[in-house]
Amino acid sequence: MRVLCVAEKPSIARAITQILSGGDSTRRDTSSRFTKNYDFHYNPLRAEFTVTSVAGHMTEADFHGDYRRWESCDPADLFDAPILIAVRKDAEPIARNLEREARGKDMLMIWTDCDREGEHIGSEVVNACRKSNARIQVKRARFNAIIPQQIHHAAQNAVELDRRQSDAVEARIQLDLRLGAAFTRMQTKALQHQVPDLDGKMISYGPCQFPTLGFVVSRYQLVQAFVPETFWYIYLSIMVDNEETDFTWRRGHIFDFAATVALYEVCVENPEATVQDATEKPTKKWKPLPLTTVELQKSGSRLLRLTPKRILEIADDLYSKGFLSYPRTETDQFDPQFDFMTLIRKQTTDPAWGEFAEGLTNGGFNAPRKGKKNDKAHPPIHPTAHVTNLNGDDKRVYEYVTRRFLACCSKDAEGMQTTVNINVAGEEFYATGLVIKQRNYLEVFPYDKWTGKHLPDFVPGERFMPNVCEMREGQTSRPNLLTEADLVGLMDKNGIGTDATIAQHIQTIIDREYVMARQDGAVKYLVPSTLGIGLVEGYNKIGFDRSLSKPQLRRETEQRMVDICEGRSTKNDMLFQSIEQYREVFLRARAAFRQVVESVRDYLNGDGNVGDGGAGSDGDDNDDFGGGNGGGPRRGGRAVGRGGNRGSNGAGRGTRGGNASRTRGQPRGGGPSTKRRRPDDDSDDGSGGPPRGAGGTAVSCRCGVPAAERTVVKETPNKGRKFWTCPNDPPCGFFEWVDHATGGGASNLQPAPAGRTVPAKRTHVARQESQSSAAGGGVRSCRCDLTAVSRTVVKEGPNRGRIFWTCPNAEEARCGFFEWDDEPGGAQSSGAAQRTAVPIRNRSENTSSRGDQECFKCGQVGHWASECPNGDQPAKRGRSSAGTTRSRGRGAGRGRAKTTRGGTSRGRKRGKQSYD
DNA sequence: GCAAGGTC
Repeated sequence: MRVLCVAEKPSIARAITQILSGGDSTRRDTSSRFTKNYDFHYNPLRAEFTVTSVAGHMTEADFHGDYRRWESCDPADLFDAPILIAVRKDAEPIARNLEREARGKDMLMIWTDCDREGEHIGSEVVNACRKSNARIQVKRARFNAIIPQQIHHAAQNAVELDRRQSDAVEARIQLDLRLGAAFTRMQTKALQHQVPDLDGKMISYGPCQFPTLGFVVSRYQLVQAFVPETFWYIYLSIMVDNEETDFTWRRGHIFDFAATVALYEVCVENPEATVQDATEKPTKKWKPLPLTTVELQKSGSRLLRLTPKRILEIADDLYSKGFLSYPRTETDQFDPQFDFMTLIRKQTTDPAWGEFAEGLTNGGFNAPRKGKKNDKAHPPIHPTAHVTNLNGDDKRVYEYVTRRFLACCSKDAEGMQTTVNINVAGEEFYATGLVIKQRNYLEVFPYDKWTGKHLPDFVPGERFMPNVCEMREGQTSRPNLLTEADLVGLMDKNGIGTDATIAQHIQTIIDREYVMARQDGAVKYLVPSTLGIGLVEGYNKIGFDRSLSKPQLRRETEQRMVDICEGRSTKNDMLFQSIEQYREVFLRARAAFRQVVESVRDYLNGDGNVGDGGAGSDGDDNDDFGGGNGGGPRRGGRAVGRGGNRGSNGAGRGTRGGNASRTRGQPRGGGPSTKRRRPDDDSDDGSGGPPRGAGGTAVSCRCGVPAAERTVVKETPNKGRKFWTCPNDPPCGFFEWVDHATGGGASNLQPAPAGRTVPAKRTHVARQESQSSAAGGGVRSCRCDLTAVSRTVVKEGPNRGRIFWTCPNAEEARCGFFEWDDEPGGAQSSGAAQRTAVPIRNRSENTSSRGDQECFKCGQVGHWASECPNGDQPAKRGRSSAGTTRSRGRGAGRGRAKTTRGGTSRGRKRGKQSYD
């Protein structure tokens, strides 16, 4: 038997030849510079093998004849114009080689990558070979790593090509050509004609590039629209055995000055703290999930400082050399039958991680976590061989993949978390400590950090006078512009582009001058140009149900491709539906195109609504994009706005007012010292807080019980004012002025279905559309302009069971949008909406992705160390921060001497609070 | 001069 094998790229042809021939083959040149033909005898099949390759797709779709000329027709005609599929000019030598090599062969074995595009390339190969050999038998070899076991198995167990997958790709090719050409011609001609400033530039439209641009613009606008909000909180620290422990207020922070003052004054009146409880519980830091392409690109961008495009190039190269498995995979779960041990054993000789790998083979192995994605085509990325002779970036990428694989096969890190709750006059504060018990996977995975934090012993019932008890203020902080890694994540989540093309779409919108990349230290931020914003805003103004700058349309195309792959639809049905859909959108866009023209013109002329371009991490005086970039809106292709000036948000380096504050154990009324008092010392009854109300009221607190009505008795501007609060002990944190009461905080809404992820690309695995609708009815949009997902608070706490809306994106890419379902939506600033209806938050609800983790530089919550606004301050708060925070002295300013002057603290990241 | 998807 004579078999012709055709791989997707020359490197794979070479690699499978090496494996199948055992190194004994003859190589022939072809008329193509890149491809070679390899001949050998393959013993197991007793067959003569010839292995060659294509180089990606061989054919190209274009309009027939005249339709290729821009002036030949109305762009709308392109939705019906005849399309010709022909071998690309540069692939002609490859096609000729296939035709020649197919002659006289009995079998054609397709060795393209095992994905949708690979299936389509396979069908191109079949067409080319059948020209010279109509009867050739066609088989398909399935493999996903260039390792002998898999390659031999694929050769000996070849299957059939999947026609549906290649049909889906054909439909996509045709659709993208029609709508890309129609929109590009229409908008380029209209804009060039009406906006001379564009200098005849081509203004391309693509179903992937425009949603990509939309993400960048949308985030930019969010940054622009941000208005910092001031909040207040009570800070407490206790000195025990010469060690100062900071305590966090259970309520977190409050956006109501008067309410904070009222609560703070109660504390200052009775500052003695009583330890409620001190609990210890085991905690874990989870090992990473198995590695997908997108995750590799994202972490590579962050940790290795390589662009997503570069990382994929390197991974591809390592794959074709047989060092890594196929690097384009969406799967983050290993097959239960996966042979971990063989692969781990290969790593035991490595000088850096060999010992760790050895440990895994000696009982340390633990099955990897299972993610939620499975493309049913490839396993997660893993090393297939041990290599020692790599250098530079190749080495770093290989090391990352290998360490991650070993980390996946190890155990979660284990620690013991201590939580101490104290009570001061009815207000609760807490401190947490961490002792790391077993580092486990962290030993091999230095990319993750986990640091312990010592906490002195506290005994329930113990009493202390606080060392510091201050009312402080902070501000919500500006969100960041998108980083390249953020954008990769957004595109992945929204099904824009494939693993292989995501990085290219980003490059395209940069090349088209819709977006500028700006390097800020190690991070690359993306800023839209005036042209980019003008286009997106213009299309948004037209008011489509599914805007051209948003991902929904592409997602539907993707879903229709999946339908073809799964037999629910056919290529022709899909094309008919999609072409009609896009034709309608096109005609509407053209009819209303004046809006786009005006918007682009306004932005290019600087009349658009472009303000001061807030840059990346907002910070004190670290001017992210440097003053000197200067200027407001600029003409097309230039970045708008400027970074740096962040108004009052950027605190200077003032000193904290200190002398007037009643801190350090010197409360008014001849305060006791900081000496410890034992639980049995009852010389003070310790009961703080206002008296309980009569109950029987119509207002309920979040516990669902009638709220207690109380009256402010202190000498404050609110003296005599009545408020509702929780009667329970511990209290739920509910607070509402009686004269603003809205009828209670308890919610009787039913939980809503959780949001789901959007469909992926390239695979033929269906995913559900994100279509959540909470009990409150209606769907809300987050700041990314995505359909928000509704979730239900599951954590124990006063809001348990309450429904909220949040951004559907991955944790890293979330825009920070948050709204309670039982409160009106639509406010631009979530803080503003929350402040009105829920003046007091219970900190225990908060599980922000970043918010609850402390910066390891300064110890504050709400930002990472890389964005730390406090420079190289030691990890201490309170007194140690003197000199780095600002005195605002608001309390004194309002005429209440009891309010100490607190230092400004950083707010929670992204100007939000988050809840879970 | 248009797209997105492969790959060199």
